[in-house]
Amino acid sequence: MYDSNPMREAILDAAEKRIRLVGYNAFSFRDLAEDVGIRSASIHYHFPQKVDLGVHLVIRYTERFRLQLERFDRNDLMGSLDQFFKLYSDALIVGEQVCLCAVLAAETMSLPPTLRDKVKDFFNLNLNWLNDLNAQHNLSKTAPRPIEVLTCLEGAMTIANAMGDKKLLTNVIADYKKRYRALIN
Amino acid sequence: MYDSNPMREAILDAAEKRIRLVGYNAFSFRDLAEDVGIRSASIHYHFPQKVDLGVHLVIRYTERFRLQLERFDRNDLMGSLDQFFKLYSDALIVGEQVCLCAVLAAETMSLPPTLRDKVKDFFNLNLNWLNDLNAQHNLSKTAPRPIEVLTCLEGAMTIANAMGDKKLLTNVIADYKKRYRALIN
DNA sequence: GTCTATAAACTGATAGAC
DNA sequence: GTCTATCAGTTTATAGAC
Repeated sequence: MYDSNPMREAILDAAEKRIRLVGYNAFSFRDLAEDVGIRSASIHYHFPQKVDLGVHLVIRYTERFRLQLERFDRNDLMGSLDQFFKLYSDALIVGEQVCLCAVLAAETMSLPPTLRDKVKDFFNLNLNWLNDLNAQHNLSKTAPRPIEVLTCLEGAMTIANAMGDKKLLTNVIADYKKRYRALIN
Repeated sequence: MYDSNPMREAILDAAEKRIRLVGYNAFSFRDLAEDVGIRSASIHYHFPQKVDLGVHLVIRYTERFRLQLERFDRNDLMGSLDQFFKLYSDALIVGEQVCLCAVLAAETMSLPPTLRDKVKDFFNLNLNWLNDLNAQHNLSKTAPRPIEVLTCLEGAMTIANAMGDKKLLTNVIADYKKRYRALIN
């Protein structure tokens, strides 16, 4: 990772947990200070402003996601889709957290524009990956649209979390797998 | 409407706009006071606590939505689906706002539990309506799952708004109409 | 790098006059 | 119902010691 300062990473970890739990506008530097065991003023040494923290966090989140995607074998359609869906289901079911960018997207107009742009980058990464996968397997005209897959996954995470029923996400993912599988049989 | 006090309604209107724009945690009683032309202390006369305002707002939102749904002719599958989808597309494309409950769902864990429950009610209203529609037309096993339709609409609104591209929602809706239409031909 | 101390602004909320 | 005045607590952020 290009960012190896341990305290800086710990602050980002704490901020990620907080934002994914309550959103960007409902956590404070004092919250993070308690989480990592230093004073709130010291957080400003690592991230002068709250927006700096937010921007670096979304960049780290997106790059980690990109790294996962690059590991998938795109020649294996169902295999890489399984792994893609698993990123989403694990986030909610194992990690017990909604996607960072799903939360931030809902707060878009309250975010500094530089942060807003980084959230867009995450969605574009997802859309491009799904689009390339469809194209590679000649499914661009028959497979579910990338935008539909993405919005359904993000929406299902958010609503499953709000309803307190994680199976809602599992069910949605199962149906998408069926639809894709039907295309290759 | 069972709530006919004009100032109370004006406050709810202002709060709805604000929340749908920036979320529950990014607007203040002073913001609303400016919007409606009274002082922030006077808002507390109508809604003693912020949570009271939030709860009444989501109840009003849900009941208005229910009223719309009841007007649809459920015997006409494609007609009532068109109208259902139009509620969502108009909200974003005409009203230029994301669904109130999509925003609140993303902030769930930062909301008072009573407010959280009202958000669930809105989603259940949607799920029940879609479920009944499928059942009435004997499409329960073939039509898109209600949870998939709901999460995709809410997710598409949120992401279309965050991406600054409202066509993303339009495209998703067009595909669902196609999938439903394919079932009855 | 982390600390104490503090600033300036904002938050939800209350008391009491009119 | 709306006002003024105000509270106690919180927020992001800075200055300067260690």
